[in-house]
Amino acid sequence: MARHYPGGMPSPHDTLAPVISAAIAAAFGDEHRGADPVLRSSQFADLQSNAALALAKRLGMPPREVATRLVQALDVTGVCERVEISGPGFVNLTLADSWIAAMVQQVAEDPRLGVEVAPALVVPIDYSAPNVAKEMHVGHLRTTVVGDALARTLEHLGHRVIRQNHVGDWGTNFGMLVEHLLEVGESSEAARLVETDPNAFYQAARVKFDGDDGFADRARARVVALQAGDGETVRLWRSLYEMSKHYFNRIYAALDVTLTDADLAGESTYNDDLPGLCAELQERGIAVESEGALCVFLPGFTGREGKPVPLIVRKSDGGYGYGTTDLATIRHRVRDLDADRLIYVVGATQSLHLQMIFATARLAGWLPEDVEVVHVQIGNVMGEDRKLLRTRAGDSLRLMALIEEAVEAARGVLDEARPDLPESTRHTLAWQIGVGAIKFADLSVAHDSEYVFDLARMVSLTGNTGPYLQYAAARIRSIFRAAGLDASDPQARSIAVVEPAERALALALLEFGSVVRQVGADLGPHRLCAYLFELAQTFSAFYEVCPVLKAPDEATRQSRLALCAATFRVMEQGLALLGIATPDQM
RNA sequence: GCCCCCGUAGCACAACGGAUAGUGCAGCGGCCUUCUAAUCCGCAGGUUGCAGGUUCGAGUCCUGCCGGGGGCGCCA
Repeated sequence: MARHYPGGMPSPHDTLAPVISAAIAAAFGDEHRGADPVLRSSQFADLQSNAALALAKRLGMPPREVATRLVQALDVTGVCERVEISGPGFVNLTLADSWIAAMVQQVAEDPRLGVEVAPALVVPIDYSAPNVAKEMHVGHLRTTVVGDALARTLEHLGHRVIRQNHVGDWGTNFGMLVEHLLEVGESSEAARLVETDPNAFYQAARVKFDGDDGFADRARARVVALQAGDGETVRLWRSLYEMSKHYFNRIYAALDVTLTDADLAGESTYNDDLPGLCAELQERGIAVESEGALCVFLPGFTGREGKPVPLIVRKSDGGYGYGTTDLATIRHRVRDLDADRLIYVVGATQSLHLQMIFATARLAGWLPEDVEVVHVQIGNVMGEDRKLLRTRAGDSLRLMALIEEAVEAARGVLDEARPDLPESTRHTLAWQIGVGAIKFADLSVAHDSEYVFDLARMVSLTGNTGPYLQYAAARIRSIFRAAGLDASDPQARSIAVVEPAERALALALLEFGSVVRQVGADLGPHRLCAYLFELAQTFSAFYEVCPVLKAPDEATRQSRLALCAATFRVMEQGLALLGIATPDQM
């Protein structure tokens, strides 16, 4: 997009960084132009540059003197109203109110709110990946919610995102599951559990498998039949798949997740690729036979007793494991989808495995150097005992139940706070708020950190939560409703920055574009969560001290309306990038 | 045994190598005749697991130790 922001980007950091660099070059020579301007937010000013401290050593000059010369060469006319050197050589920068006002007005009039469109990359994102005929658990919740937020964000930045739902639809378990389906009958109540309560179905099959040798034998035979493409077995397998699709789609709809059937790219889709893939690896000497299995041994990967860890691509019985299909996904995404950047939103426990997959793909030439691959590690979900939370019989962690519980909690608060609203409205709002609460709880912690599962906290509607952000947005909409205006329209009113609360709010609004850009680069939606929470806090403080509709004069009223509208749109857009709804009212 | 991640306030979490380590919850104390009090304002709370090292500067980087989690040949 054309930069229509006077002097460059709306964010103070992006505006000042090149200015500092220019000053460094002017003061110390062009060879230092590339030095990091070390711009940071400051508690003593709006921003500070610590470049002088870093440069002092290289220049053989006292840092204080470096700072002095830097400031002498610095041209921040129109941007900063004050530049001060303090401490050992910090350069404190205070922005001019007039500059802030001009920039925030540009943001307010910008349909994209300062988010620039990046050069488009093709980005397949692997996320969610539930298992057929199995309940989705809290671990799936996380990769689903984080992956979906990344997909939305990258799309907004202009990339071509290709969602890849690598459903677990193949493997030895399916012998047991198909055999169980056959025994209970396809149209039986027991079979229907696949759609409504997959855990129950799975557990029933498991119990028979563990306790009935005859069944276990039939299940094993059924695996062979499935892999051999036996017609009836495949038909039953497909039936399980179809029922599970309904289950997935119910969850996705309940969670407001963008995945559709078109994004399904399960393990079985690669079945035909696996023999050839293995043959190629073997012919080229990348994979070798070991103990009957076809393995890739990579330098640097050792396990017990220093023995090399194999990546098994073909089992000794001739079957294929998930390593082989994972290799096939890379080859497919690079070769057929023309990917520039591969993203795997997968549990942290798969770290070693994926490293080996990536290394093997590089070795085989399926993953060229100019294609980036990232494992967005999803941290373990821990119980309150700090042990890994696992689904096993007795643990009632049905994802749908969790969603329902969150919605009910929101409903309770809503009934208390807004009994005046009609039933249908409260029904919709409770869903938006409850699901927003779950998603924000999931997104606001760094995706790779472990996560103590605490339902009460997730569902709590106070503090650093989704509902808090939604409430801030709803209050803005309420102001506009009272004025008979629409908060969603880009506003062309003149903005003045006078009160400290107005200044703080305007400053926060300038950062949206760079925060979104950073989320796209680092793949960390929690930064956007933190930003939006701070924006909501800043707005709430503004709301407290700056009357909008009852502003002292018409110019102030117009200015504050414009600030409110911009805040609303940033909130709504930011929440949308996270996959969180913005309720009309709360 | 080897490898990876983590250890920050009572709890849950932040902090591109930059000044006095932040935010929420919980606790204590204030503010509703005023655009929505699911809000806001204030107070208190810390030897960033321990010990060294690198650096002008370390929660952040390096080494060792302690503690927690995960992974390590035919489940996916």
